[in-house]
Amino acid sequence: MRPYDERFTALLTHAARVFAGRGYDRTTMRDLAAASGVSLAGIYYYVRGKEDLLYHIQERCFTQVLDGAESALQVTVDPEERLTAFIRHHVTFFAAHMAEMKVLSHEAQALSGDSLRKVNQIKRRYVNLLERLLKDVAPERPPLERSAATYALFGMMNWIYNWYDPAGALDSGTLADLLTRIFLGGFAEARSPVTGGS
Amino acid sequence: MRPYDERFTALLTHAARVFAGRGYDRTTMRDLAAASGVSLAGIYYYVRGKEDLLYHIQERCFTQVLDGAESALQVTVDPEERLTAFIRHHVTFFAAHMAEMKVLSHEAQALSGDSLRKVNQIKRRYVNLLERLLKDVAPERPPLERSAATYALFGMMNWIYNWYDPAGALDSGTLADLLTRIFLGGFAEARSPVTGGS
DNA sequence: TCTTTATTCGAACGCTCGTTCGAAAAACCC
DNA sequence: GGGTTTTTCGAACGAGCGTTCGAATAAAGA
Repeated sequence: MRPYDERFTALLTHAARVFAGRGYDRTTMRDLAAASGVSLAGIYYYVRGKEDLLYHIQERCFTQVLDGAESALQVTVDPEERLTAFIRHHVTFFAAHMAEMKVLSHEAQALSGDSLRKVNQIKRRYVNLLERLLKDVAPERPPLERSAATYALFGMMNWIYNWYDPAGALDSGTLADLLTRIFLGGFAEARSPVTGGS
Repeated sequence: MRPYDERFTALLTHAARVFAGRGYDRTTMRDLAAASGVSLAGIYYYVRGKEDLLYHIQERCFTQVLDGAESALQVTVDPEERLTAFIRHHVTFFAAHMAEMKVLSHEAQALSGDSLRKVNQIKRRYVNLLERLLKDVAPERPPLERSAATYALFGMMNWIYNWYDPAGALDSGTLADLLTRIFLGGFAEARSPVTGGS
């Protein structure tokens, strides 16, 4: 990787961390300069402005998570196994890239114009991917319910930026298993131990 | 209700709508003045400042939803029925007060000092309430899982401000039923039609 | 009607923000 | 080492922000 690209990536990483901590609107370009070790003006050599910074963070992260999900689905054709693989990938990726994923989930309103359109395009592909998985798991469900269930599952998974601590006692694989069992089997029914389903 | 209180409440309502639409940080006091029909300076007769406005919105809404939940639980002692009642109340209240609840869910970071402390106090009571309900439904589950399941359920419910349209084809009661069935019975198992459980 | 209190508002202040500019410094190439 | 390009940065600008102030208006009480 060329040194320019490395510094650009480092800038995005630092910025994502600050955005996740303070929130996009409350962080100033001076905050980002201090956190990334570059001068205030120096940031503008790599990026058009603050919103462009947010765009690159979101675009990179969303592309990564979409590509990762698609390749995670290659391992099986069984509908339930594919859904399980999707959830596991999403949750573990989320836990491994908390800052970027929080920025992606929480700062969806901040972009505008072409940037917003491009990110929304990826989002639609990602949502459609999960919705098709649910259709394969329960083909008889009406579309309205399936759509609501899709968002319910995304809510379960994306909400973790509000409470989950990747360094805590609950590792992301166990969390993924738990969420999968809740969504597929239900909380009350899924009384088997965490590792190893029925 | 005294005219002063009525105008104060109207101010909060208008402000909540604008906060929900544009986001707290991106809305200016001038936006709020225009939306509520008061002059810019006039707002400060009712409120200490922008953050105080957010605090009152959150405090009122959170107190309402907590009180409502507690009284909704009075109707039964059966654990599963109580959980069902909680979910139904939360979801229908959310749908009926979208603006305030979105501000509550999405702008949790914007407060500071005593305001933040007071709101977090209510939040803790509300979260504890649901966690105790889950304990009664599945007493044998380890605390770590029960806690994660609590947040998973809140995620399912609170995420709706990202997609749900109260004026759309899916009414809030049906949505509450669907989320309840997913959480209690699981998506794959809950294949019965929406109206009327198994 | 006069006095007092409650309510509203135009105008302005001070500050912080994102951004820009031109020059300095570093890296690269022959 | 001279010349060119890439990269960095101090300093400043202009706009927009939350807030304040004092006066004007409306309401209430005597």
